[in-house]
Amino acid sequence: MNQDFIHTYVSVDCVVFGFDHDNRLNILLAQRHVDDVPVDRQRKLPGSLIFSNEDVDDAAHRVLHELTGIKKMVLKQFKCFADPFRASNQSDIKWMGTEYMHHIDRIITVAYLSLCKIDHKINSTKYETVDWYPVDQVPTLPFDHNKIINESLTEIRRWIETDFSIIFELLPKKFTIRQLYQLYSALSEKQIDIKNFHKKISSFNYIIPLEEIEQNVSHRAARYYRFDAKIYKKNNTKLIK
Amino acid sequence: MNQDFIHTYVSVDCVVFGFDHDNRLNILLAQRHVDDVPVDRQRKLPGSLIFSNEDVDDAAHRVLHELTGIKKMVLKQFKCFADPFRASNQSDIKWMGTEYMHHIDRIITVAYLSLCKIDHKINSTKYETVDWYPVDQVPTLPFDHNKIINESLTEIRRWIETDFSIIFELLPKKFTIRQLYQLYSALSEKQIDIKNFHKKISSFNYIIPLEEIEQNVSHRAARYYRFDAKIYKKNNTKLIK
DNA sequence: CCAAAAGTGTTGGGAATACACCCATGC
DNA sequence: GCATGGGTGTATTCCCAACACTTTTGG
Repeated sequence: MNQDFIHTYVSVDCVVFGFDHDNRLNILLAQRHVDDVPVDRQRKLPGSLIFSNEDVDDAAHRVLHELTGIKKMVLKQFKCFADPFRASNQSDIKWMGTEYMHHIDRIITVAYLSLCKIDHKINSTKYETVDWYPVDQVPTLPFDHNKIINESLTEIRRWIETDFSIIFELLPKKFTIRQLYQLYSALSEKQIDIKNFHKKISSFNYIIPLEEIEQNVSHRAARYYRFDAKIYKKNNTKLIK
Repeated sequence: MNQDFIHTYVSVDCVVFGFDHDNRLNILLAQRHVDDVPVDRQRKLPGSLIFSNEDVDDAAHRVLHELTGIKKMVLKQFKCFADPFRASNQSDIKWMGTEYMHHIDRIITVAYLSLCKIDHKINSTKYETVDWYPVDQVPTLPFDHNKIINESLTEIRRWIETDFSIIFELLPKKFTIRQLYQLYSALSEKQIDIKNFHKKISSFNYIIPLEEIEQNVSHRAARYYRFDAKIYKKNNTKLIK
């Protein structure tokens, strides 16, 4: 065999987004176990090598399930990262040696996006600690995980533009139009008038008004709405363009 | 090492689009050399295993250069294909044995899109034969190459929507607005009125009218235009939405 | 009453669409 | 003249953004 051709391990890494109560995008980071590394340097994107009989999409589903305990999370492959030096940091090589009990000096990874309601119970079967980090407070991470996260931000924006309905994966089942507005604003960076946004959103027939309204707010209480995926799918209109 | 983890070869495959004079999208297919396979079954997407010190983007650039002789072709990674059985067909395994002189039974590939003016001279340093095939006349291909091509069609449409300017990679330097219209129609499937399209396109300041007009046509001759990338970049407007 | 946000109505401008009309060329 | 397509002008419609105004609630 020509020695020049790569023969390597392949992993998946998942960037899971959540939207917190301070209107910030958050990302789920897992803790990795490295004895002589300070705790605040032990965070990483959740990921795993893929099995020999496994497709990458299946591996990503597996990682997400091991991470959160949730089955069937929405997910989207977005890029393969294969810089020859992305895993050549000494402490990263050492960690892989511990984690996989083998010396690994190059590895390519397929990055995935996923979305999660931030109030959902996280029940990891694999990681001791799993925490939400606001995107602008993500620490320095191993490998090229910071780069992956940076690129995932433009990718989630594109995703929302392509399929507006996935935005509801980040909101509670009952939400106010202001919540949706703030999430959309955080994602789309073009500022829109909340009044017009309200009018437009509430005109969609798949945004169902509920009887329930906010409690204990020092202003007129906002109505809760829910998203109806079935109605949305029927009239595959362009929604917000 | 846990035997369950994949340790594999990684390749890139490139779907190169062209637009022919009958207003059809075409794809470049290369010929592979397999003695006892009929010639019409020897076509494949151009691709290659990646080198041990090579990033995937570099590998894709290399493949495209070996394929066409052109440097700096536009290119876009669009998906990693990793079905465990995508390379388990016997004749595919045999071909890989010949091509790479090693037994390979699983391989994952990273698929790229690229665009080429169909009149450009193709000067392959690697393949004996390289031919354009209209997308609806692509023969049955090895591995999952037909699947890759199918998915590349939705991807090129998305690409045009994201960045309209790349459409000019498929047209001659001098083109008529009708040519642009027919290409756009072939890609976007929503039918638009050519008159209004004409008006809109010619209003863009980066579409420069030339002195030259069509010759020997049995109707009023159309004007040629050219695309000015510099002007386009300056006012990054949304163009066609 | 005031502040803050919900929610509705009005209006004007710009873009997309439909379509009418004239121009140029070969047969 | 006629068919075909180039190219321009116009009217209408629709969407969007700006903004005014009313409603509701707590303090």
